[in-house]
Formats: sequence, C-alpha cells, structure tokens
Amino acid sequence: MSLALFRSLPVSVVQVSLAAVLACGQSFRWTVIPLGSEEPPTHEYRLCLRDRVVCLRQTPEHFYYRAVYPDSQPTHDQVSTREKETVAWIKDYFQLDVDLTLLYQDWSTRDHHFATLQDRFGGIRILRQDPWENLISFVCSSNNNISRITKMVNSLCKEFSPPLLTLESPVADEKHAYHPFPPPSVLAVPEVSAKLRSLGFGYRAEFIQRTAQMLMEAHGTTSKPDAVREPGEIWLESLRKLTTQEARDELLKFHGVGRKVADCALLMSLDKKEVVPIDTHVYQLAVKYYGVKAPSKGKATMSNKIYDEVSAKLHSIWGEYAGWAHSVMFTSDLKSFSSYGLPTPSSSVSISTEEIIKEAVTDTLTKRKRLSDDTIEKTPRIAPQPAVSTTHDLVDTIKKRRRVVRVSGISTP
DNA sequence: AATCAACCGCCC
DNA sequence: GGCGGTTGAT
Repeated sequence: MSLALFRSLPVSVVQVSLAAVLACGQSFRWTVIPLGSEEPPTHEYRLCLRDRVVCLRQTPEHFYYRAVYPDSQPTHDQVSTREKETVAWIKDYFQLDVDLTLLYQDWSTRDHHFATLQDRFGGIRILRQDPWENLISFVCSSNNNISRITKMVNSLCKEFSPPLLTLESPVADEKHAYHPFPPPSVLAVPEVSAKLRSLGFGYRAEFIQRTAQMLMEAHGTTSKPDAVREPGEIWLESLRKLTTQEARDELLKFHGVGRKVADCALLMSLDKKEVVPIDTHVYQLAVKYYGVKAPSKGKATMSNKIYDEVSAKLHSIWGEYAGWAHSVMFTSDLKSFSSYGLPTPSSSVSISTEEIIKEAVTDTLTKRKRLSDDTIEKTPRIAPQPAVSTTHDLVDTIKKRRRVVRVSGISTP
C-alpha cells in the first residue's frame, strides 16, 4: 500500500503526536500497524467509524489520511462529500483548532515540573471522542489496566457489532475485519451481561448492560431506521452544552460510573477541558510533585474529599485547560515505563529505552545543577542496561531503580 | 457524611 | 498484592 492513496493535511508533530495520543489510554480502539520503514511515516493507525475506516500516517509536518468504505463503486459526488467529511472528522477529533504550543508555554510558566517534561512529551492532546464509546470504554477501566481495557473494548466490538469491512495489512499479506462500536440498543438487551461475563469482563459486564439499558429507557428505544445515531447517543452528546457539574451529575446516574469515570468522559468527549480525572496514578504524581499530602493510612481508597482536593489543586495549577495538561503528565509517566501500543515490542522497547536513557542523563545533569530546588526531578528511570523483554520486566526494573535512587539520596524526599 | 469490604480477571 | 474504581452497606 503506497502513500499514493493518501491525502495530506498540514499538521505538525508538535501539535499532535499520533504515536503518543492514540496509545495513551484515551481511545482503546485504534490499531497500530508498523510499516517497517526507517523514515517516517513509520506506522499506520486505523479506526473504524460507523461508515468508514479512517487510516492515518504521520510525518513531522503532515498527516496522511484516507478513508475506506464498504462499497467499491461510489459516485463522483459521494467521493467528494466523503472526502470533506473525513477532513472535518479529523479536525474535530484531534481538535486541531486548539494550538498546543500556546498551552505548553502557559503550563510551563505555571508549573516548573511540567516545564521539565514538555520537550520529550510534545504533541500530547485530548481527543474529542464519541461520548457513548468513551463512556462504555471507561466503565471497562475500573480496577483495570490499559492493555486489558483495549482487549475488552475490541472484543466488545467484535462480538456485538458486525464487521463494516475487511482491509488488508499494508505490509503483511493478511486481512483484518473492522467493527464499529456497538450502539446502546445492542448492548441494552439483558442477555448481553452474561455474554460479557463469558468474554472476561467480570463485574463490569452488568455495569455495561445496565448503563445501556438505562440510556435506552430514558431516551427512547425508537430511532428512525435510517438514523445514523440513536437517541441515547445524541442525548449523551448534548451534555456538551451543560455545565461541567450538570453534565457530571447526569453521568453519575449510570451504573459503573463514579467520579473518576465520569470525569474521564467529561474531559475526553464532552468538552470539559478543565476537568482533571484523579486515578491512583495521578494521585501519586500529585503527592510527589504538587504538595498533595500522601494518604494517611498508607493506601486508603480515594475518598470524595481527597478526590476533590487533588483535582481542584491541579486545576488551579494548570488553569483553563488543566485536563489537557493532566494528559501530558499521565502519558509522560506511561511512556517512561511502557512501550504499550507499539506492536513490535522488542524494537520499540529498545528505541524508547534509548530515548529514555538519553533523557535520564539529561535530567540527572539538570538536577545536580539545582539541588537546592525543592522540585523533585525525574529520577533516572532506566539504567543503561540490556533491553527488557516485557512491559512488566520494565516496570519492575523501574521500581527497583526508584528504590535504589531514593535510598542513595539522589531524589528529594 | 465518611469508611470499607467485595467485586472479575489477569499479571506478578 | 495490585491494577487509571464503583457499589452497597455501615
């Protein structure tokens, strides 16, 4: 598959880094295909929408995009319309009207710790996702990890949504079926929970089915046969027009949706850019870098009070786009211990390890120049040692290293 | 109003 | 023992 079938759109990698943004735990449905090329584009990214599969590649200054449809003989007018729609979708989904460089500047001024990260983790922004898919995806996220959430969401689509089309790999001689995200009406039927259980969803199975059912009961089972979206989906999207608290109150009514999941949906699909979702991980970061007091009883479950305090604190530090800044923080920590999302573990681990080593050295040097600063610098995450075989090995390596570093007194208490 | 165990499944 | 938590009961 040559680049000839793709069209280009001028988008700097400074504004959007597909490699980071599409694999950092916002959306769980993008497939990443390594192209085996040394020069960019190195990967192709694909997402199945309701009526088309969007394919993206990235070079330093451009997106290359195309969309694939089920029918093979579109009219001339269709081609033209679809082209416009795809471009419009890309601009909307990636929120290209938002200038990330201005935001990074602002955050760096407000937050010294952010400033130490901005160069290595550029192009990280919030996607503007479909609210229904976003909500259900994050219902899956409770007590869970990104790897498994991804598997669950994909099996959800495969099981409950017929394939829109099949598409060959650009490199290997193999075909892959692309399934849209199933609509509320499909997941609302009672038998769904048992099926989800059998698919390994655990206690989240009932949450998903009940949430879908609630949405159907509250906002109509009747959608016109030719309607693209169901009433429940349209209602969910209408929450964009409400205030943050009003929209949050609505989301919290659903089963499996607590404060954290609601906040993720508010930030990632309902335009609430100031919302900072607090998970255990972000909580740790807040304790480490932003003077939030550590949980008193070791690892107590996050109370509403603590949640509000931490979220408000980070909001006040980062400002109007605090939720966006949060995603940079979150992703920076993710990337430092995982090459998740890149389908060639060995090669990508070694690549990112190289980068990390380089940055770690830089950090160490920086830190020694400012030992008086009370800001805790990033500790060297990975020693210049042989590549690790798995993500977990990598995590363990980092954990051990952190302990060593702490004991040796390099890190500020 | 604030705490706390239980909850699925998968990995260490 | 722990995951990017939520629920229902105290």
